[in-house]
Amino acid sequence: MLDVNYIREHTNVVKQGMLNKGEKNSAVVDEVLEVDEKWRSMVQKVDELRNESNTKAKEIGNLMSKGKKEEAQKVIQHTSKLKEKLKGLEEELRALKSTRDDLLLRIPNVPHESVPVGHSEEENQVYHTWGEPYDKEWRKPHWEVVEEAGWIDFERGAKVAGAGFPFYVGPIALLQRALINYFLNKATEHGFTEIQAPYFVNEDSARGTGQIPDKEDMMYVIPRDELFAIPTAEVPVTNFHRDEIVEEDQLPLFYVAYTPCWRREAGSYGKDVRGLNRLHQFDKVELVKIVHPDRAYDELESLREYAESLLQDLNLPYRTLLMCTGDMGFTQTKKYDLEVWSPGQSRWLEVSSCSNFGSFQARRMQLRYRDEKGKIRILHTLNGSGLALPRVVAAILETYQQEDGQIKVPRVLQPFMGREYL
RNA sequence: GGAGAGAUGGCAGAGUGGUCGAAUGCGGCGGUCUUGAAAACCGUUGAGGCCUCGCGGUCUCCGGGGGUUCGAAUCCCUCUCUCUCCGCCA
Repeated sequence: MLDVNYIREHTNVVKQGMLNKGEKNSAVVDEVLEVDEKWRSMVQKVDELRNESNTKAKEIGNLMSKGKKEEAQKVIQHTSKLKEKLKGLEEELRALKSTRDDLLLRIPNVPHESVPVGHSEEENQVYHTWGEPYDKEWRKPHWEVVEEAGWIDFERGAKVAGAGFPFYVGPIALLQRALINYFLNKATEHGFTEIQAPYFVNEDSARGTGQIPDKEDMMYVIPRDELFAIPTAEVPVTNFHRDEIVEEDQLPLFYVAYTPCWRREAGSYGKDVRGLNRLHQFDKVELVKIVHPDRAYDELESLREYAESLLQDLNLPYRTLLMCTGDMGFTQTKKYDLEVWSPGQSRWLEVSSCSNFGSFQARRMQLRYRDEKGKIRILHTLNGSGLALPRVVAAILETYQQEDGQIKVPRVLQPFMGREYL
């Protein structure tokens, strides 16, 4: 959520940002300002009446304590009328405020000036590429590998839960565990505090990180208990400090969490979702940074570099994209995607996305800090995957495939697995 | 799941219808004293909105929401959470 005062002072920036992000029109910005204007003038009116009513109430108290009942009675008559008037106005005030806030939630975050303007994924910039994308040669796509070896059971997954909920069997289960451990260990060494988070969150948390109202259809909902299955650890972890005021000397706050992630992925089909390319449940190690506003963009770069270092460690060729305004999403100001090369499919697969949210999430969740002058300010939040497992596994199965069909274990994972081949 | 108790400022803890945004203690900050520190003493110390260039004014907030009343931290309803006991259980 943007600050309404910011919108008032930078109306055109907000509107342009909205259009650049692919919204059809920016009329909602004017609506917000109009409603806010009404709300503010109403606040003054109501406050004046309340002031009068408070003053009279005290007067009554005074008269009563002195035993002047009749005089008090007169004042009470007056305030009773006042109260009636107030009731209606307060109702209106409340309605205006909730209208304003609903509208406010529909305005996306403003892209940073360094973000390329564009409407679709074709206009994303290739920030850089690392390693040589391998030729397919004799390599099979990962789904053939795992099917032949019996390592991932999609069919039984479909029987037991549904499509997109696979079983990982034997060496692949071990490989995933190794990846998770490796990712967590490395993040911890880099100053991230590991936390284990709830896998279900309430509505306030979903709103705090911006899944509601923009992306509610992505989440699995448990209506009976009013809970949402987390689509990413970003949600519980960023909300960890919701409604808190952090002392400045505690900053920055870096967290890492492994969780499963659940996404409905409505409308997906075809070769894009083959094998491990897209699942309803997958594992991910997520990094969250809560930082001083001045530090946010530097922290985004170091977050991106850190996520890249994981792919370098695994020796998997990848490329980094700087997302254009139209492909970036509602809540971000700037975002990088990391895509690993899948030689079995001859295509890039997204395995990480590193974003700066500015104050957008923190304002929603009243996540603040006290600066050295004692003033309370909104923090900035960032997050990045480090990394999402299934596509990394797919890339390993294809990249580390030997000509005889064996799969080598990446060097950095061998200590976690105690073997050289799957 | 059943029965009971509770939720107050950074923390502890008073306050049961009027002058309470809230005693007191601890903590924090500033000062006196000291070569420096501690102790002691004095002062100060919640958040948010609106108006204002500023001084300042004003409103709201005592777990969340709603109600009674001229007036609510205090009374009523409801939800959430915490604690104790019982039951169930990885």
